[in-house]
Amino acid sequence: MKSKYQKIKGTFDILPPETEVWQHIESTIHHICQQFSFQEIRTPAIESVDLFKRNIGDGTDVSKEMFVWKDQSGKEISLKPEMTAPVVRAYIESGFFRKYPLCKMYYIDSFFRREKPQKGRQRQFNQFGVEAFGTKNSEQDAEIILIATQILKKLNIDNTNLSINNIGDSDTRIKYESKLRNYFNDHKNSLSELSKARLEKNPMRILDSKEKEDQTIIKNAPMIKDLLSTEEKEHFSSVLTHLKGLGINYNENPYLVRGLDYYNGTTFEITTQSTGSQNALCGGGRYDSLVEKMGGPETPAVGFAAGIERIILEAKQELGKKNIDIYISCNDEKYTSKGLNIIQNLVENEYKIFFDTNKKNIKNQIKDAVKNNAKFMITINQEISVKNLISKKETNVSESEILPFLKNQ
RNA sequence: GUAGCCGUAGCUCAAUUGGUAGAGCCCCGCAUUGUGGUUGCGGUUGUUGUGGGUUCGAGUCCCAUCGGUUACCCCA
Repeated sequence: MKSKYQKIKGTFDILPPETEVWQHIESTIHHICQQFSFQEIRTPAIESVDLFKRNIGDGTDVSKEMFVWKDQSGKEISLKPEMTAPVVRAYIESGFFRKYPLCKMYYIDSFFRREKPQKGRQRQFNQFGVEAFGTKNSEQDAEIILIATQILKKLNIDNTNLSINNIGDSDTRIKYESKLRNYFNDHKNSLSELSKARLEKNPMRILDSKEKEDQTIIKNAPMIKDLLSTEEKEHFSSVLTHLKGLGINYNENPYLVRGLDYYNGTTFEITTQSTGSQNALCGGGRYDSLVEKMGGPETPAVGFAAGIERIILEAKQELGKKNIDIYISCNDEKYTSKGLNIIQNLVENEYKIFFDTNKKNIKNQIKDAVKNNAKFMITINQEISVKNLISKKETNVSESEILPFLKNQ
């Protein structure tokens, strides 16, 4: 049948039985985050445009891709394109910096970016993430990464690669970018066409160019770590020591940068080999100056965000069958109210039932029950019969005997 | 945003150089079965994504549009 309406580009329905996969992933996230005593935070779907433009960076792609509109009073509103800025806003607005000097929170939510859709890149997409405020100690960086790896492990996702880097503070990055631009300018003639185009706009992108001719030039490019302060270097090496101690394999990538302006210090990314170009499962790092910039007290912070759609592409798990306990047949309308009472009673006693309100004939109901792995079938007429679908034994019982009978099986 | 590929029944896909739109699965029913996961028979579903155009004739060719997908870009 042709539907009169179509879903909006870049959005998708999550239909049964696939919803079970989502439920499984979400409950794993809740469970692990709570094991680490991170508490869930939920924020509104909409925020004022300024919150994002000013803090994730006016020139970043994310801020250009926001869904923005003016409401009836002329205020500029945006659907949230990411969660860190809203979490920081809520953290400051609610005075959590006083209530929780060390504040650890996590979230699972939908976000919106008006990008060109692709597999693993939708316009409404789902992420979970964690944020820890109040310490700049390296063990906090390590704990954040540990949570990410634990969740992936629990979801049976392997073949992942953790890349890590330290990008210094914003001054360091500005210095680095100009140093890099100078370097590549000196070698401009040997660069690929693609990279020449990147030179002005985003010289750091050249660093992970796939073009063969760029490789040797990249090899000798200046590294950001040569510009780091002693303190930053120490912090970085201590994070790496923690990871080694935890047995978490990583790949030190001196060229890993992040797309949002607020990051500094440690940055990391978990990628997978199997998904094409949308291979970043998880990305994060420190943002030690964001809280202050947004009007709160000086508060260091670190966190990550992970894409649930991309994780689902990796976590191929089998979908369970319905596994109902009891299939209910009540085809004679004279006994409908009796049937409904029995159902109510069964559900209150924690049985999972399926009531065939469509009243198929009994033979097909049995087939249907077996197909859905039901253990019992209860047929309600004047008599009530309970059929054990495994032993195939059928027994007539009175209404009050149903529960004791089932318990005896 | 730029470029390429794709769009046929609920699902997976067929349809020879443009010539009457099909199959399997699923679903529903009937029958069969050592009488509940078998097997057989029958049935429903499509203005071939949409709108134009070329042609005697378009699923097939052209244009536009919508959607998907791949690469670039970027990111989770």
